[in-house]
Order: sequence, then C-alpha cells, then structure tokens
Amino acid sequence: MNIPDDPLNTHVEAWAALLRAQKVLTERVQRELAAAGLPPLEWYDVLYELWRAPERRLRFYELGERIALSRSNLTRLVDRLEKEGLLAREACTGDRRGLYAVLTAAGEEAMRRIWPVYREAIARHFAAQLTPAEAATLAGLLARPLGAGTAGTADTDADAD
Amino acid sequence: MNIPDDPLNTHVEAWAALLRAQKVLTERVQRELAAAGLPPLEWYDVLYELWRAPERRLRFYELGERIALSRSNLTRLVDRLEKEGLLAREACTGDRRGLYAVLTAAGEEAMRRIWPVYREAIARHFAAQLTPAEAATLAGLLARPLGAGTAGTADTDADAD
DNA sequence: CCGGTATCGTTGCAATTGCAACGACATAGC
DNA sequence: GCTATGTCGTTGCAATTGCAACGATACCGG
Repeated sequence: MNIPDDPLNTHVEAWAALLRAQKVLTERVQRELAAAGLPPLEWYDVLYELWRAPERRLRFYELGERIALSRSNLTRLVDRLEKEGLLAREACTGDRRGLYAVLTAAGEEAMRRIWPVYREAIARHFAAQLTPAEAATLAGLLARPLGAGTAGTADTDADAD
Repeated sequence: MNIPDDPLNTHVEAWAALLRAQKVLTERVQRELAAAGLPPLEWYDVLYELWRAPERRLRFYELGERIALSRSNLTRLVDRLEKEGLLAREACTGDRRGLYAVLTAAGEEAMRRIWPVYREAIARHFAAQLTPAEAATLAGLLARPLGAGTAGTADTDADAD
C-alpha cells in the first residue's frame, strides 16, 4: 500500500490499518449477531438514531446522513425494517414531499434485544484491546478527517494548515 | 450507539467512530477514483498484494486473507481482474487443487496508474488532518484488536489484562 | 491401498448495493 | 399565477455480496 520513500507512508499505513480494522472487525461482530439470530448491524444504527431523535422520528434524508447511507439504499433499508414492523413511514405535515421514519414500540424492543449482544461483541473484539484513554484517542483521531469535507490540495507533505 | 452510564461507552464511541470514518472516507476516496475513470479501490489492493509478493504471485487463499475477502468473493473479483488482463490464474505444481494468482505486466501498469490518484485522495481526505505522529498512533491502535482473534470474555469492564 | 474427512476454488441463488432516471412537490423569478 | 429549477423519496437495472452446496484433490488412520 505504499511506495519506496514517500513522506506520506506513515499516513498511508494508517489508512490501510483503518480499512483493514473496520473490515475484519465488523465481520467478526456481524458474525456474532447473525449467530444470535439477530439482524445486521446497520439495523441497529437505524433504530438507535431514531430512538435518540426527538419524537423518535427523523426525516429520511437526515437519517440517511446520520448513518451515512445513500438515499436509494435508505429507502430499501427502511422497507425492510418497516416490513418487520420496527419502524413506520409517516407523512410530513410541513413538506408533502417528505416522510418521517418513526420508531415503533416493536422497534424499540428490538433495539433493546440487540444491544446486549452487540455490546458484548464490541467489548470482546475491539474494546478488550484498548484502554479507555486509548479508545478516546482513537475516536478523536478518527473523527478529525470527517470534519473537513475536503481539505485544500494536500499535496506531498500532508499537514495542511 | 450507547446507553446511559456504561463503563464501555468510551470504547463504544471509538467503535462508532471507526465505522463512520471508514464508511465516509472510503466513499469519498472511491468517488475520486471513479471520477478519474479508475477501477474500485479493492482492485488496487489485489494488485498491490500480488506485486509485493515473491514472484508477483499468491495462492488464492492467501490473497483472500491479505485483503480480507471471502473465498467465493475472491473467485469473482479475480474473474474480473483476469478478464481485464491484470492478472492470470496459474496452476500450482505442488497442490493440484490450488491456483496462483499472478500479476501481469498490464496489472503492474494499472497499479502504477492508479496509485497517484489514490495517494492524492488519501492525502486530501485523510492524511491532511493528521500529523505523521498521529497517523502512527492511529495505525498502532487500529492494529491492536486485529491481533487477538478473540480475546477472552471481555465482560463489562473492558480492559482485560 | 481404501475409506473418511478436510481444504481449495467454484457456482447457484437470493439479498444488497450503486447509479441514473423519475414523479411529486417546493421555491424563486417573472 | 406560471414556468424553471431544485429537493425528496422511489424505482429499474446491472453489479456485487453472502451463504450454502459442490467437484476435485490432499491427507490421515487402518
């Protein structure tokens, strides 16, 4: 993932580590959820985002942003959750184009059922290897690149501003 | 992604940050590759892994492990790269069940063509927000959980050993 | 040498994803 | 009020993924 001597190599390694860690770890965690007969990870994300939103509801496009999912994919993800009765589509009074996704009681129930397993999986596969301080550092560093949609031209020496 | 007061919350936030960062950033980077008319990110991974392997070749199952891809998906990914002439399947003398994936000249050429764009995307979307020291820290922390396939039962307080 | 079992890569099938096009409605300018 | 343009969510279609089953060896015990 990197070439002879490039001042960016350290960063490239971090990038590779990020891709790999996410891929391997989510796979391990997903496998546990599946083994427990629970739905995929992203279902939990949706339920959780709705749960913590005011009124337990969110406009589609907002939900899409929060879980970083394209509109079209969100439509279908919501289809699935709705079919299971975990959330409902509800018209939006102010804007007749829009819809709310609303968490149902069953949805909240499902969320509570999933969390213990999910939490345990995170603990085992991820948290067990990090101290709380390290976890905080990690979270901070990972959040950094997300803020700046796109930095200026970063060129070879990677620290802009 | 976390519940009232749980000693694991810091870790859970780091976990959430990991998922989100990977999702958002790869999307941004992928978009750049696509805009430049280049193939998806994983193609580069495959080419790179072959390139750095002895003899520019790797057994299928090994390649699968290195890029963290299931066997069946690898078969098809290789199909695609092979169809483009970027690599070739080659019989394995020692084990007649097995195959080698071998990097072709065209494959190496493609790799070199992709890298500058990929590198620049990493620099802009990821590296620009981190100092080299931070990148190194990040890489170290991310690699940690990968080592231990699965720690023991990590329970509520997440710092085993 | 022979069956029993595990490994390697492939394949069928169903589910998910990404992308572009679409209909419904909102908003701005005339 | 009316057209031009943008936003919201949906849909069709092709590509990718995940999972389980399969044929072809390898390897182990007798």
